[in-house]
Amino acid sequence: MFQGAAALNLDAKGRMAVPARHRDALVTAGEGRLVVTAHPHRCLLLYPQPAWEPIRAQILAAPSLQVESAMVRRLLVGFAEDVELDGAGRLLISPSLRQYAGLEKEIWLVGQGRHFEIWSATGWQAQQDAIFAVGDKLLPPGLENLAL
Amino acid sequence: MFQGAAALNLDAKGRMAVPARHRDALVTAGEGRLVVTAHPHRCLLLYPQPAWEPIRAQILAAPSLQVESAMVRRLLVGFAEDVELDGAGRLLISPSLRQYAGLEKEIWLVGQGRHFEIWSATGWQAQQDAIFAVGDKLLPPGLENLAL
DNA sequence: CCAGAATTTCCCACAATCCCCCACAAGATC
DNA sequence: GATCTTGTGGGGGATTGTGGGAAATTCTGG
Repeated sequence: MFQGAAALNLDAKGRMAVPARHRDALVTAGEGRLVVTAHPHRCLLLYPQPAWEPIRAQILAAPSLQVESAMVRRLLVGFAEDVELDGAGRLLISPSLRQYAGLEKEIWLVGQGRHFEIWSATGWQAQQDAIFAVGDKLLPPGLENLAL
Repeated sequence: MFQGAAALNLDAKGRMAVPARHRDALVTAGEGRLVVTAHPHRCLLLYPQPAWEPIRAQILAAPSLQVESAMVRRLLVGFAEDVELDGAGRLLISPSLRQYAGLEKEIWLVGQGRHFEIWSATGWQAQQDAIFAVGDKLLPPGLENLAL
């Protein structure tokens, strides 16, 4: 299970150094094969390849001509890229994906259970601000009974 | 059951010395494994790992594309970190979490039954002010018939 | 189709950071 | 007043993050 938020820096070549504590889990779960793609909320998704597979299948099974499912497919499948960690435990984020999520130097890697999300510093901050703005109306379907 | 509020100091490295009277209970309940994460009210949560598990499971089961449940997940799962007490009974609060809750040197550890809350001194003070402000209108859902 | 050049990919080395452990000081207890 | 427990700080080794350089590959132009 991936969890925890880490502030990272993209280097001049657009490489992201995965924190050492996540490397083992990530490489083990995906036999070294990872997938990066775009998320509708304007961040990126990072999956171990086996975890991505069924999600892609589910998206491809949705009706082609339905406008919204086509949107999801164009994003999630259209932007997906296979990547691997280099010898120093970094992964290269392609220019298209960097541009999509607005990634500059400072980024955030956020554990989300079976996958990670990658945010620009500004996007991640905006996300937190949004949470405070929503306040106590924050009880979506499925979590009405959440007891912390 | 954890209860009681204690004022503590973070040292220069961001470590929090857990009061000795809570250590045994905390270590026993979690077999030494603890989880710290972010709370929407801008404080931190400290759970023994087994108590955290079902909460995480419930959050991860909520739909990903639904904006509010995605926010909840980004906060609670995204910030969650496994921690352990060091040899001196302290636990290290990561920079991300310290920044989120605005923790400076002076902090408060507040028992909340199955878990603790960790507040910045200013946040804890603001919380009390808010309670006084609500004053005699304090009749939350589910507690209308509370008999003290 | 070949040659040159730019880009990409891989790898190595250094520097900074983190983490663990030990030692001391302050307070509580008997 | 002495001893034990609790809280605090610091030092040093191991690990991690970052940058740069060289080789290989791809693309373009001749």
